[in-house]
Amino acid sequence: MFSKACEYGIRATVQIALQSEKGLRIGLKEISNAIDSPEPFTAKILQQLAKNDIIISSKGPTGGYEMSSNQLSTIMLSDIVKTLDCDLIYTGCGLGLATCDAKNPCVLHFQFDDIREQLKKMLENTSVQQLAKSRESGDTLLRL
Amino acid sequence: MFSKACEYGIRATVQIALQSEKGLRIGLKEISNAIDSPEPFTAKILQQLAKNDIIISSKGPTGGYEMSSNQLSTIMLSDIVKTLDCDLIYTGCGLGLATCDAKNPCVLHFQFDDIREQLKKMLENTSVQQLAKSRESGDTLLRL
DNA sequence: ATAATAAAAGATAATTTTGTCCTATATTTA
DNA sequence: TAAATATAGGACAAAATTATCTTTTATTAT
Repeated sequence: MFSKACEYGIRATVQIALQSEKGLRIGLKEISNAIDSPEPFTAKILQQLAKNDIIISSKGPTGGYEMSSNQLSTIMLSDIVKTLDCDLIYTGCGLGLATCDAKNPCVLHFQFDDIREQLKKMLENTSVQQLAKSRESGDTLLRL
Repeated sequence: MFSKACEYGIRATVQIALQSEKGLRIGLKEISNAIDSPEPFTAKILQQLAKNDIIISSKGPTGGYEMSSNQLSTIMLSDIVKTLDCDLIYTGCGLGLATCDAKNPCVLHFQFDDIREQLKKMLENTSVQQLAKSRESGDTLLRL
């Protein structure tokens, strides 16, 4: 469904959010350790996320990644997915046709569009902060 | 969402269904011509579909691909997707974790599962024949 | 200022997916 | 039975994705 880049991107961001809520920065090594992802690949993804103002990066000693309180309260999964351009979920035709829309639909267009709308909604309504919170609290500890 | 193999697989099968309803076989060349797909790659996909009894292939002159009336009335998109193993839609965790289920869920498990169930249902309830029919008839000609 | 640290950036490598080519095999028709 | 035709199958190639490595740049603390 999502690309690896997207999966790591979401998981890394939630991990950063978790630390940011405690007022802490977190370094690359710690992140890829926490979410069990390849360190250099994760670095590339974090760079993209930082460029797109989803997270903040700081260089030097005590440097690392964090999210501002504004970012914590506004960043949705859809922002990450769009930034990392995962699988063209937001645009492409289900059957891979170059052009496909309601006026010129493929045989699967309407069925597919239905699913996509729901996926979109889910991503737009799910915040990183919410995921971070659900990780910490609750009956069962949700995994990352 | 789907892999290229899966996209071609679905489109090719609908094309075969269209011909089979007229009692005709259709050759590889005609198929990849009709759906604008790379011929040898399409051949590989059709082999897999034939092995899994989704379509019937015949060699020699007048050979080609067709669907039995039984196949026409029973094959669902889910059968094609499962056979071509497209993107592990039916199994994997949305965040890529090796194990993730209701008892040991990732932070996105329940939101993701919701979408996946709907996608599953859509694929299980959409028949190839139905897509073929929607291609032929209706106000707007649906594309393949 | 200098040394240490951590991210940025660019080059490179491995893997997977997608796509191609060639030979073999089966089937039909003459 | 022989020739023609069309799929099957295996080896091979290209492209995209995933992953790694090395050098550079910025920042902090001494």
